[in-house]
Amino acid sequence: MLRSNTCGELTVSNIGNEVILCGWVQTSRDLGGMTFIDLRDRYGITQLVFNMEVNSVLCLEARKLGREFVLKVIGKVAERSNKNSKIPTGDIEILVEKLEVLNSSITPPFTIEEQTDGGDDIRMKYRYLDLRRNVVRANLELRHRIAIETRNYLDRLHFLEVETPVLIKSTPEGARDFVVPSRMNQGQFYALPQSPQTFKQLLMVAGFDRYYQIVKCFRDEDLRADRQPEFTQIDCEMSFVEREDILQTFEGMIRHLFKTVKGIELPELPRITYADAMKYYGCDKPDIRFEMKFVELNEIVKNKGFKVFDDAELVIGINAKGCSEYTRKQLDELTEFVKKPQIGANGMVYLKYNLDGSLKSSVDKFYSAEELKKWADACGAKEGDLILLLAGNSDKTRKAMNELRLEMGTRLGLRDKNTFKCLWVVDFPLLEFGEDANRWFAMHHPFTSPLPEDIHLLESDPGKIRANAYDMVINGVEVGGGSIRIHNKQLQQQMFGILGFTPEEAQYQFGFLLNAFEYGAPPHGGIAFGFDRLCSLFGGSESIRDFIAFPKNNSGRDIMIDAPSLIHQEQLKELGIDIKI
RNA sequence: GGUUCGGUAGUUCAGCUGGUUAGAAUACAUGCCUGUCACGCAUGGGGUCGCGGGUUCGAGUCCCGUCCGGACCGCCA
Repeated sequence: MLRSNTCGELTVSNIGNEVILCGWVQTSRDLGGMTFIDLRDRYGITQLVFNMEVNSVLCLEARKLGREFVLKVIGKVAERSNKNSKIPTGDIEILVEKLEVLNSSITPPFTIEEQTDGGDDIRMKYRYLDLRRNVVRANLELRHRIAIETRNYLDRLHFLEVETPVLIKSTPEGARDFVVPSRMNQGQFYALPQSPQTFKQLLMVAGFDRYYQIVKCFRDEDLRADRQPEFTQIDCEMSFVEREDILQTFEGMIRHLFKTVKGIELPELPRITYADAMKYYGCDKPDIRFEMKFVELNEIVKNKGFKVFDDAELVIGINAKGCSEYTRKQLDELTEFVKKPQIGANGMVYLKYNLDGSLKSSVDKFYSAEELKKWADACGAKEGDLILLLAGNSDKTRKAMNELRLEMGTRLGLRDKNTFKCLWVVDFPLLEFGEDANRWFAMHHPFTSPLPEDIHLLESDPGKIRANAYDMVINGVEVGGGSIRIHNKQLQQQMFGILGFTPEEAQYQFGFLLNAFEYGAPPHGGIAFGFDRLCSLFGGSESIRDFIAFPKNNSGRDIMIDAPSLIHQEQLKELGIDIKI
C-alpha cells in the first residue's frame, strides 16, 4: 500500500499521527509564506500545509503543483488553527514532510467540482474526469447500494442469479435488435437480447423456480433522457405462482430498497386498473404525487351551442386548486403549451371560480352562470380554483390532458423529487391493433398470459382481452413491468397465430420455447425492473445518464471512445459483409 | 422520419433593430502576499464567432444548406 489513510477519514483523534496520503490536487492556495493544498480522493478532501519557514524547498515545490496532479505525501496530522466546519476533515491538516509527485496532469478542460463549469458534451468526452466529481461518484455509489440491497433481498428469498447469453437470436416482435455478424456462420447474425425473456422462462422449465439477474439489455431504438441503447434490468421470474404472489414479492423488494437505501417506509402500494388509469390520468403510468384527476363533462357541457364541445367525442376537465388568480398571460401560456405539436390540442377552455364566488370562463357567451356552476361542482372546485378543459377525440384529448396535468403539477410544485408515490397498474389490454400492419400486436410481449376469465375472447374479440400483466409505477415513471406467462404450448401457438405468425414461422422463431413447453413447463411469471431508472429516481434525477458510468449520447454515440466506428475492410471481408453507403 | 432550442476565449455565457479593435466570469501564466479553504491583489496571453454558400458598402448578428449537441413527438413487444 502506498498510503496509510484515505483523504476522508482523519480527525482530531489522529492528531500527532504520522500518515501517508495519496490523492489528486483539488486546489492550491499559495499565500506566499505558506501554501495550502486540498488533496482529494474518493473518500474526501484533506488539507496539506507547506510552510516556508519550516521547509522552504518543499514549500517552493508545492507551489508548482497544478490541479489534478497525483501526489503521495508523508506528514503529521495537526490540529488547524482555523477550522473549516464545511468538511469532515476540517479540524485537521497535514504538516507535509515529504512530497512525491506520482503523476502530473495537464489542465483539465472543466473544473472538477460539485458545480462544474462543464457542459454535458465536454463532460461526456472526458467522462473519466467527470467521474472524479463528488456528485457523479455519489450517483454510482447509490447504484451500487441499490444493487447490493436487491441481491440481499432476493437472495434471502432463495432467488438464484443465473447468467444468460448475450449473443442470441433476432426476433421480429418488439424493439429493433442490435445484431452481430457471425464470422463462422457467414451471412448469419446474432442479436443482442432486448431482455432475457425466453431464457428465464426456460430456466423455469428447468426447475430453477426462482431466478433473477441484474443484466444488460439492448434495444436499437431512438434515445431519450431516460432511454439508453444498452441498459440494465433487474430481471426476475418465479414458478408456481399467481399474479398476487409476484405483486407481493416485488412490492416487498421495492419497500426493502426504499427502507435500506433511502430510509423511507413505504405504505402498501395502491393498485389501479389500466382502464381507470387512462380514465382518470390519461396515461398508463400516472404520477399520483398529486390528485387533479380527470372529470368527464360530456353530459354537462354539450348541446348549449358551443360547437367545439358539441362536436367533441370527449370533454374533460381538471381542477387546478388555488389558481383562479391566474393572469391572462399565464392562461395563454397554458394554451400555447397544449397547442404545441407534440401535445396536439386545438385549444383550451378555462373556468375561474373566483374568490368572491363569481364564475368567469373563456366561453361565457355560450354558458350561463348556473351552467358553469355545474362544471365547477362536477370538478369539485371551490372558490379560488381554476378548471381547465380540453375537448376532442378521446385518445388525443386524454393524452393532451395528461401533459397538461403534469405541467400544472410541476407549476404548482406538486412533484417533489423527494416524495415517492408507488403504485401497481394492472389488467393491461393483452393486444393492441396496429393500423399500419393491419394486425394485432402484443402490448407487453407474446408470452403474456391473458386473464383466465378473458381467455374465451381469444377468437371472438381479441381487443377486449385483458392481460395478466402489471407495471410498477413510481412518480410517473414506469420502473418495472411483468406478467404471468403462458406455459401451455397450445395457448402459446394460438397467441402466435393471433399475432400473425404462421405455424411454420412460430416454430422457426420460437420452436425452442414451444418444444420446451411440451416437457412439463410449470406455471410461472415474472417481472423486470429498469435498474437505471430506479437509480435515477432514488437519486432525484430525470436523466439516467447521471447514473451510468459511461453512457451514450442522444445519437447512441459514446463520444469518449468515439463509437460506433468504421471497421477495416479486412474485418468486413472475414465476416462476408459488403457495405454500400 | 419529424418538432424545437442551442453552437462565440480552455470552460460557462453576454453580444439589441447588421456598423470602429468581439466582451464578462472562470480557468491558465507571471509577480506580490504566513492561516487560506470560492483566498486576496496586480499584470498578461488566449477567438477560423461550428462549417459552406448567399444578401449587403459592411454579417457573430439576416437568409439557405450542412454538421454537431440538448429536449421532445414518432419509435421503445
